[in-house]
Amino acid sequence: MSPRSPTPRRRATLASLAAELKVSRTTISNAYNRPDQLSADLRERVLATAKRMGYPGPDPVARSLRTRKAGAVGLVMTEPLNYSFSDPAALDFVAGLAESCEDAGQGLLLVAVGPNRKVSDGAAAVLSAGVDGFVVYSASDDDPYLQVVLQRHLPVVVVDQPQNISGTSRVCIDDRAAMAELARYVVELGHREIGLLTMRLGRDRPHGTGKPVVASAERLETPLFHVQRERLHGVYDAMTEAGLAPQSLTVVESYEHQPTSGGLAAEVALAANPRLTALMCTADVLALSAMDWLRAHGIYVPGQMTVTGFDGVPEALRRGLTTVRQPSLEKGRRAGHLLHSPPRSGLPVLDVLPTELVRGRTSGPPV
Amino acid sequence: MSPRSPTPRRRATLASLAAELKVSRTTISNAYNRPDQLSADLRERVLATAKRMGYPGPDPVARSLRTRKAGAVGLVMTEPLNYSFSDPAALDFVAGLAESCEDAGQGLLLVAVGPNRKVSDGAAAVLSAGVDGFVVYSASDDDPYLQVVLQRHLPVVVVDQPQNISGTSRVCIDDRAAMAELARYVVELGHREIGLLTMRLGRDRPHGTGKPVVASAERLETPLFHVQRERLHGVYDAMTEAGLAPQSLTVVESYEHQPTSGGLAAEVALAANPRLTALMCTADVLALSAMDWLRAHGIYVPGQMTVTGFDGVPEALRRGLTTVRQPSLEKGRRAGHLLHSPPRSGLPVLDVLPTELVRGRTSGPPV
DNA sequence: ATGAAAGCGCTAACAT
DNA sequence: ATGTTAGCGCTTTCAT
Repeated sequence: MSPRSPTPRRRATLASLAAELKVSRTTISNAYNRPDQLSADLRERVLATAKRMGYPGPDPVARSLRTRKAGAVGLVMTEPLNYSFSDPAALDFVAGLAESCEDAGQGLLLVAVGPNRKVSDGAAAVLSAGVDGFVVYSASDDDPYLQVVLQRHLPVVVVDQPQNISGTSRVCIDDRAAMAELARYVVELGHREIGLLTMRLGRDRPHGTGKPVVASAERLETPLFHVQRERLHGVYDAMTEAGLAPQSLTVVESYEHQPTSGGLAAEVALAANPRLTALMCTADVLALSAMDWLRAHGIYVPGQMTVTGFDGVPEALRRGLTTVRQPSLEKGRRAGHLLHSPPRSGLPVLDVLPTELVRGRTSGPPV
Repeated sequence: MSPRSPTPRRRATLASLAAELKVSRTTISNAYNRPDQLSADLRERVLATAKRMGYPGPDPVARSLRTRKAGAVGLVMTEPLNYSFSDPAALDFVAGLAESCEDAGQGLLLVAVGPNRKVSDGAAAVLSAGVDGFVVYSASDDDPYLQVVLQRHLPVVVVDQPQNISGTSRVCIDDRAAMAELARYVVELGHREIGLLTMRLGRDRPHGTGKPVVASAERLETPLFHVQRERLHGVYDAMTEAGLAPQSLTVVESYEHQPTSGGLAAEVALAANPRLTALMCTADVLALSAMDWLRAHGIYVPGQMTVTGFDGVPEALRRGLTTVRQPSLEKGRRAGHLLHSPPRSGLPVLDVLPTELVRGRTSGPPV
């Protein structure tokens, strides 16, 4: 009854198909890759036999080996997943990158690198990723995976980490200038006692606590996370210009990234310096949470407290937060584009995207 | 000065390293894969030479071909990206899957399948994905990519699509029962004139419009998107039980997925039937947007209008929405787990996750 | 502990 | 239009 079992013991390959049809392997290959190289008739027969034998077409891995193309881009994000997937700005970046990959017909491989894994495991994941290039997002300056990525000698685009790395293109914004502009605005409103709520400044957690803490002087000297550092220095710039002592800035660092981090940080900041009249935050998510906390404690914004954010995520704009809007989605698109269509020159590109100060309803003169 | 150029013309391979060191390729391979198979001394020399020659270790693709393991899982999501990345429930699923992959040391490949691409391109992406298995998420019943995935003869886990597909495991919730329970609650509150706001019911857009529209009788007969269909029928179930005519349900379909879709849909529903006292939504994002629209139009919730959602996303819970909480993150984890650690039996598994009715502050008796 | 040989499944020259 | 030949870079028996 069954001249041929529907699920053959051994998986069909191009060679077995060729044998079955008594043609050469090239012909089978052509049937899939160069339809014009063989008669429509033969091609039909090939495809029909393939279907009958359950042959899904050329094996992707073998093809990749031969063509030296994997058809995918690797994304290396060192941040915890719960960060990447809970910060709309980070998410927008991934979405933009995914969109760009989709348009280019490339897959996007999320490389299994995360804070839960040993660095050696993460490194192994980078070394065994079948991709044509990498995007490295928001790494700290001493990111161990960046080095591993570089070893692969594949095209690399680094995002949000302005350090000049030989031969890699970069996409970023001018965090320092953008933050300075925002801080200048706050200072010009008359604020003198300012708090800055930041994400984590270094790989190692500050004390041992999971709660936000006031950043020590030493910690402020060498923030390893570029983005946080630049934004911090942006505030310093504006303060210095206005004759304020940068040391007077109360900096509170949230190591963990929780929905309530901003509120907890606000509490810590106000406890450290009750005279604060403005809370600047290095991310909208921090600012929104801080606003919730302030409201719950009867502190009116902007009447009694000015609050600012950074990123320009939808919820922040909806709630009228004074912030800096950055094109996160576009960042992702550009990074992908740089990988898929590298500049003719072959030279690395530095792509600094514009930002925009958004004067919202959460800032005003101090009381 | 330079006995050996730092960046050799041709990329180093395992073979070139072997030649350089005058040992066999096996030895090099062992240095990376079976450190105990050679003297620590020789291994050191191999690694040192590798570093000198810029050899990043065994080529992942070649290794994959040989070992028949890609070290990655493919995720096929037919929905538009702006959907997947804007609905927290979908996102949680991806996060859960990513987490599971990370724990297993596997990459997660987002396959370039999307509504912007021709189906043939998407199919090609599926056929050329270098993965060890697939997760197919929330496909419509006639999803063309599902067939292509099946062709690959790789392990497959289908999520949110209960149709029995030969040999594939499934992770889902009982959408129909959960929605019926919620609808029963609404009906018991006394509501008789109910509106249901749904996501798209079919692949093809209803009319030609981008706006939400009242779903025609024909359209309601064969909703292709399983999840929407099940939730719709859940409402029918509760209505029938209470002696209400299912046809009296005003169903409004949002084909596009925008942040304001829920509000637009609410407007359409109320225009179609001004006597509605309850708006049930098949997703929290729809319900939240509807609530915003109602508030903007002076319609008090729950005093003048009961609103319910589905999913239990954080914002919904925060805002006290009456909804069904489903474990989206866990869905992702389970799907990953099923792929990484398939049941010993080799038999397909059906994993129905529990849901929970959340009686919030947005539901009450009709006026 | 190290090496030789045999492929994994495919594509790209180069014939014919 | 179809076939022949030669690898892509690696792992894995099986010898030594």
